[in-house]
Amino acid sequence: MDVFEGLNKEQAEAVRTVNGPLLILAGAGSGKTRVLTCRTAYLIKECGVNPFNILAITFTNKAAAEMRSRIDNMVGFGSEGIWVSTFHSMCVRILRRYIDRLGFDNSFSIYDADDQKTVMKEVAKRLEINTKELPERAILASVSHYKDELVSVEEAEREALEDFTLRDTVKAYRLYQETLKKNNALDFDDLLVKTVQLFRSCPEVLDSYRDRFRYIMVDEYQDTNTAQFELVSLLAGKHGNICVVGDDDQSIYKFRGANIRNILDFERVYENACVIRLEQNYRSTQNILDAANAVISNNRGRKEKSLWSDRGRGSGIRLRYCDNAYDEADYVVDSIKRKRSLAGSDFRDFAVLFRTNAQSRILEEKFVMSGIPYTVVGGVNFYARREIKDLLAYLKTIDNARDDVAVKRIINVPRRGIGAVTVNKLEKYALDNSLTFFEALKEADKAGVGKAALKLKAFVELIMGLREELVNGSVADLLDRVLDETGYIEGMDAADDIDLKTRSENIEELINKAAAFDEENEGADTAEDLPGASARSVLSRFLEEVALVADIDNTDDNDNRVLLMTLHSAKGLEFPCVFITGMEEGIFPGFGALQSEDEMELEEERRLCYVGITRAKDELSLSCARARMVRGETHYHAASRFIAEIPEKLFQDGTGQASGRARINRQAAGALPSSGPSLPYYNVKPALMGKPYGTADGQDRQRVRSLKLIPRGSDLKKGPEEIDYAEGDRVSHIKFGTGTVQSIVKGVRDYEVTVDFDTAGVRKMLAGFAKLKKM
DNA sequence: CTTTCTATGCTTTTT
DNA sequence: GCATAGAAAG
Repeated sequence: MDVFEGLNKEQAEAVRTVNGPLLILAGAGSGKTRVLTCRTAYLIKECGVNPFNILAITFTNKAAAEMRSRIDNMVGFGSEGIWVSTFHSMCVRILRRYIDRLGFDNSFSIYDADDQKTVMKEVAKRLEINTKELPERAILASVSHYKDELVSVEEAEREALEDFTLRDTVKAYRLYQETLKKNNALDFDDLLVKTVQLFRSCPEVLDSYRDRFRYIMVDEYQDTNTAQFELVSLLAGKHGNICVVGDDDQSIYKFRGANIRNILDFERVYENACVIRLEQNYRSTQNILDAANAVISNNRGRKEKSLWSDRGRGSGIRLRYCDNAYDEADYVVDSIKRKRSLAGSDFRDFAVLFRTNAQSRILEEKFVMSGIPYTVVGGVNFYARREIKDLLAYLKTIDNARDDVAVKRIINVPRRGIGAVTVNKLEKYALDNSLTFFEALKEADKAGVGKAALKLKAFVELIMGLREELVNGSVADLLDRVLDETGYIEGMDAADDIDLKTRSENIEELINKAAAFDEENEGADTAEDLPGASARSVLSRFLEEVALVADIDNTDDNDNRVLLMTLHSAKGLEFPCVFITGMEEGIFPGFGALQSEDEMELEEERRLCYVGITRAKDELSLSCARARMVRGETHYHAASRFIAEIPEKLFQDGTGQASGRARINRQAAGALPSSGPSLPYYNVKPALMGKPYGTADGQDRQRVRSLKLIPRGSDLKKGPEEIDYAEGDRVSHIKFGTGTVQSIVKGVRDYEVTVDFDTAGVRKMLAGFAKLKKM
């Protein structure tokens, strides 16, 4: 197969340019993944490069998986030698092998935002920092920025000599790092920092990776931070074959430390760099592209480019002005319904985008009412849910009891009568004797905790007993044992039945994921590609995999559902029909960006808008609401300036109505008779609109409040679980297979069912949780 | 030690 | 408006 087949001139050139630094400025939808895939194939097939020598770095696991499968299809045999991974998982892989050289144990655990906060809280307490003046999250933000910029504790301390206000922050930075080290843990930022540190301090390690990764490709380069830039530079430092792909107009992660200069200055840093622009868009209609171009052209300091398409004009952009967020949600739901019945679209053809996660709730409620299947991407990551984190903390403790955060999390979950007083005593004992928290537990009788010693002993024995279970090697089995022996399900203090059910479903989902992992890893060799690697337990690898998944990674393209997500999450995706909601000053662009002195913030919002618009293939719909609840208060916003930046002629006016912009004004004035002078809705400063006129639809709010928690991503089954089997019936279980029901006992919250499985033996489980099927 | 009540603050955006 | 954290009561 010809690797150049179907490529345009610029794409082909990008594929052919394999030596030296290359910057591909790839506009949205310009086929960059295709170029990267073909380029990889070209390297292997035409240039005789060993797949082993190629590294491709992407932003999300989902993007990595997609690139992997496309490369596999194109290259076939041998493609598995290519490293395709995210920055973070690449770093983990390297650190698992070599981090002992920095004084960490290779079995380090990875802390998420939640764990970070726990640690920082402790740090603040020990340093007696007033968290009213300096909240933990502010310290954590500073720490994260230091790390993004590769500023070490020592350097930060030097800086703090000049700036008195930084003193507490820097003191906390130091103690935070020391605590992490003691816990043998790294946070997300550390993964990058420590890898850079490793490369800088161990030239022979760096050298081995330089020789391995002779050809490097980095996707979404505009979103790299300084640490990532340094990492890539180090790796490419010898062979210099570095190809970066990105679009400065799609740089939307500045808040997270992304340094747009990395892409803007690429040509200056790599003097002999070749630059190729991909401007032909294969995704959207010209109308959509014109809108995107018009909006983004208001930004300064960008690399000039202009997308074009040969797909034709397409239909006009739709614009809807709504009274409030409920009307807006109705509009979205109705549009989807109508479009589906008229054009026979699938649910998966639609995406609804918004600026902040908080906006998803109302949309979700309307989707539930209408029965349209949907998935909310983002929000609370699956692995960040309380019950999941609890169980993972058990697994971590079983795997590596050095992680104090995990141990403390579960020591009294479910309730064992071990309270704060006891924990404090143990903490002090551990600190005084330089022990880990778990080691202190083992010596509880010496720590002067009185009667609690017995309970602690039982807890230690529980963990030790579960650790025995490890040898059997199945994570799913281990999880079952944990649930069984701790009585976790019975001990859950859920607010209500729906909550309980949601959590049970999440737990089941975790077991399913574990079972899938077990299956994939059956008999897998733990030794990796270099000799001398210590074999790591299945459990460790499971925990590692789970630590680095984003919510977007879990979305299944085969599901026929409408996707609801933030504009950020939508990056890299495309849909035939896209709704961008909440197009209001103060929402999008957000309040912070409007207030900020820094004009760059508004430009970032604009780029975000550009990203949103360019997700649409055929149809784009923008909507805004006159009144919206923000944090329990009704706010009145003007329509977003981004709407005004789109030329009127691109809006739909097929029905003989006034064109888009005029329509806004008309509706704004007409919607509320009492609204006084019919101000044009643009350029109305929020301050002028502070006084509410008319109530913002109290009825609607009441109606939805009763709906409450909706299990995300789960089918919209309703009603309580009913048991359709009786004692003596044959049933099947998703994991244990078939068996015979021995007894059914009504428990506190649910039926407790005992089943004698044909292969898995006798098991006791809760009916609502086990989901047994009658045969 | 646990439960219940009250106050606070949160909203950008995520690997 | 909601979730969380901390205080107070049991």
